[in-house]
Amino acid sequence: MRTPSHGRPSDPPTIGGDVGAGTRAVTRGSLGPPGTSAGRRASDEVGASGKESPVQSVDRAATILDQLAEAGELGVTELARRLGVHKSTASRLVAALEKWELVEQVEGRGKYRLGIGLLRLAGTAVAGLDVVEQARPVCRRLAAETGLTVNLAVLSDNHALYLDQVAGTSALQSYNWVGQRIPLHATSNGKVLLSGLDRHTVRALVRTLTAYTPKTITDLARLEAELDHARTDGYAIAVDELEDGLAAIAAPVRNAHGEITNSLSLSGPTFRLDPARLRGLRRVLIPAATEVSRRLGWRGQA
Amino acid sequence: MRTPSHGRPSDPPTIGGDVGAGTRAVTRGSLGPPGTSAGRRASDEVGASGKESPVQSVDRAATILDQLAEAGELGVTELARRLGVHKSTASRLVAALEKWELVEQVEGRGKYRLGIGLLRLAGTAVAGLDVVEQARPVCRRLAAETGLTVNLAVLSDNHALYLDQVAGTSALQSYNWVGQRIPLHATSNGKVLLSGLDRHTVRALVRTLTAYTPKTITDLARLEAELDHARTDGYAIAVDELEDGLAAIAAPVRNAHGEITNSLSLSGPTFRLDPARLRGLRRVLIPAATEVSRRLGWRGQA
DNA sequence: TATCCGAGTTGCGTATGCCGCAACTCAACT
DNA sequence: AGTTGAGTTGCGGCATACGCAACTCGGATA
Repeated sequence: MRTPSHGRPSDPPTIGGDVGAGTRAVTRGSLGPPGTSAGRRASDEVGASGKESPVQSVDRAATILDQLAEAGELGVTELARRLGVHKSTASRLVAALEKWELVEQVEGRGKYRLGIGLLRLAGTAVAGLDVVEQARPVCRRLAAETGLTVNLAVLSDNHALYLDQVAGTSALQSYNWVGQRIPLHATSNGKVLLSGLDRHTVRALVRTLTAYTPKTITDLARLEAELDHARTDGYAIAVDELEDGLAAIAAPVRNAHGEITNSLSLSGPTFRLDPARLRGLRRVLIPAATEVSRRLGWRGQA
Repeated sequence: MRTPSHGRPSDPPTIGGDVGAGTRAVTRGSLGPPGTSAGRRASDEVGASGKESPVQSVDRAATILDQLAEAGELGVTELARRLGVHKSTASRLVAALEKWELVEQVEGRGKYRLGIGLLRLAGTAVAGLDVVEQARPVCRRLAAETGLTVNLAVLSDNHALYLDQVAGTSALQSYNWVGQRIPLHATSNGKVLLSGLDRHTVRALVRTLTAYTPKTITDLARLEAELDHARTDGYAIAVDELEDGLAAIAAPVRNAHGEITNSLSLSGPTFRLDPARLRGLRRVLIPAATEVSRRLGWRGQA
């Protein structure tokens, strides 16, 4: 161990009570090592969950990115406190990240935020994903046929993460949701993604059912009922549940092992998508989602 | 110094002949520390480009991301070769990145590619950028008024990087360009961004004028003439220059110091945007871009 | 204007965390 | 079966990243 602080232990209280400043660790943020997504123990080192990191500094750097993503902007001192390291260490880590434009200073001398280097990388990352590549032609066709907006989502952490979007002709104005993280219980995509999980996992993922509109599902039993429907029918619907005036229908995309890995959705303004039409869209949507699954190696039965 | 290797030179073959394995350093990829973007002299120092990295491992990790962005997929051994480090080192770095889903294995045991953790971060990054936030309402209005697709771009490295996009009603089908990097000389956005730079810098940025269509500008003199027009007229146009059938007009966005930091564009299918109409769009586009500049603190004269 | 305070950066010495080595595992070919 | 080639892991030494403290810088207070 180097200093009594931040010795990366596993269980005991292990506060980073070290140097002069009272350094306190913070609970896992949004990104976080995979494995434990739900119930985390309280008051743990920020980078401690899961397996040991093979390279400490990289782990700390990633933690910085994670914390910045969660908080928006943070100063060096605050970052140091959250990591449980000395100011100077945080400063050097941030400087290393800044050199690659992964973070940037907000104003001459001050706080830091995530930088556009991440955008460059993300652009390549999304292009390299099999799903996106395989789904794109299908999405384009869907958008052309229906005139609606097509979205491709994946389960990430405990949110739906939009991977790709194709805007159709009748979109009033749609901006980009790609990279955005959306609550699971209030969207058609979210319901479909949840429908691939067992009841226990679902409960772990949706701890709180936040109401975004009067029509948002806030009752766990009702949500589970909808998930059951989604499992048997092969699609899910959400109308005015995340945002008033927004309606959508989604269907699952499966990988070669038959697991629901992604979700494909059609969305548009509620006034143009009455219940009958929305439900009718399953006839084009489900085959499209199935085709994507096929391209990914799925050989099962829809 | 640790090993004599990985001297990150810029251009010549510059072998990092070091340890046992024939490790070779690689020329800078796409991301790269800011500062020197074009070809600098081949100084032999380790931290050659710009300043030394304050944290070696973080620097190496970032290099890995950069190399993966450039190559798509790479194995551990190949990464090690490019970094000029031992296999095991590369393996551990990659493992650290994988823990945060910044990279992921393509198939059980094999090559690595960029991961979706980057998407999560990028989503937050773009949301936190002042420009995007300030430009969004303006973009929405533009899209609603014109029915065309609106894009917001920034100069990054030696490409145009799309930061945000709003699709209008008449978009046939538009998919997401956000995060994509587009050549500067073949797009209206690129021309506008270049118009903010002096002739010397422009020449350094566009080394080669690749032809994407028969109408792509491949003559430096002609490009510079267009840039001059853009400087005096306050907008730039590109028709069928990047992709056949794609037309666009762009106008500059300035920061508080009056520097051209971003570019706002309207684009649509060529058959719907005859030269007269395209040019006429400047009457709505330029005021919109100016409004964004104002929001960013610009007090100058359009 | 002078003084303090809080925040970020930098030189330095140290021990710790990382790196290279080599042995290991595992597939894919021959 | 043997061979090659690629990725992972235990180990020991030493370079590296850390903590410390002194420094700079700007803003607030008196």
